[in-house]
Amino acid sequence: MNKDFALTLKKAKLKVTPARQAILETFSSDCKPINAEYIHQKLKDKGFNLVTIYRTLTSLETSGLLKRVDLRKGSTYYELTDHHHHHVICTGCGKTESFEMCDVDKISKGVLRKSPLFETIGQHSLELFGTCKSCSKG
Amino acid sequence: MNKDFALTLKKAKLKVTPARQAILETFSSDCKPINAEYIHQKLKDKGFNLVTIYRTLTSLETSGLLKRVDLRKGSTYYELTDHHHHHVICTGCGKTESFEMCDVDKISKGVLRKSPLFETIGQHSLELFGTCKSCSKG
DNA sequence: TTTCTAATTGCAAATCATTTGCATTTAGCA
DNA sequence: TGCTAAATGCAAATGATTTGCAATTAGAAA
Repeated sequence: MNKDFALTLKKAKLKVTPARQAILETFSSDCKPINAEYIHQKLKDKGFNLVTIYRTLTSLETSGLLKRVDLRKGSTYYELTDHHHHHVICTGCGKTESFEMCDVDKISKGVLRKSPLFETIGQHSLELFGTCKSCSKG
Repeated sequence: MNKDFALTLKKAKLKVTPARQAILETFSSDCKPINAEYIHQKLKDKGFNLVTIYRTLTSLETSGLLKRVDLRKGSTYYELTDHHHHHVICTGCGKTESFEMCDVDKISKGVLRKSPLFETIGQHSLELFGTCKSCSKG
């Protein structure tokens, strides 16, 4: 890994700052959806303010580097946009698993063709909610 | 319409109360995702406490009559479970449109077959995010 | 029908995630 | 190197949702 996060930020026309680099690095090493609080904990030795984390997440999302993931867990989770995959979430314990299979682009195109109101579709959410094996037993 | 909401509640093994009936009726007449505040406003002449609305939404969701819809609007929206459709949401103005087309059950089955951790999948979210025609111009 | 109990509701207050205002610092261009 | 808009920290505000507790009520039992 050890990607050049500064370059990534420059390409996205964002200023290269310590917080942004550290946060991108966190996303890159943690291959799963994470939230502001998690990042704050993980980077606590660097001492970034939680507010900074929130603002950074917003700017990284706005510039397209991150996307939101709705896990129905009370806070907003994000993932790197270039990791295109989806999740199965256990409604009992919150455990998640990811999968790649996704026909949504096809669906998007069909919807857009028929839509009277929409011009473009840029993102989608697709998450499955169920019960994991250990919660099924309990 | 004029469905028998009392019967619906009984089938779901929930007590038949004025709040639950009124809320189910609201969902039935408003064919779109709605949130607690909206319901509170719409039923303000009946004087239900907002807390009651929240608790009712939770019990109706738990019993399977309602499902959540993630519109990325800051509060939680719900819809009747038996209205199976999905949404396109404008990230500019929040306008939504719905569509029926959905291959997700097929995807769910495939995912479940390969999943080492999951036993069942009961729900899914699928929403498209884009820009509507009027926001594209502005 | 009356009684009883657990579930439901209202009210006030608490909590949790997220946002905002403002002063200070800093990245990156001139 | 200096300048300016953008980024950051801190404190406080906001907004959605939850919790504790006492009063009420639905529905089963007597």
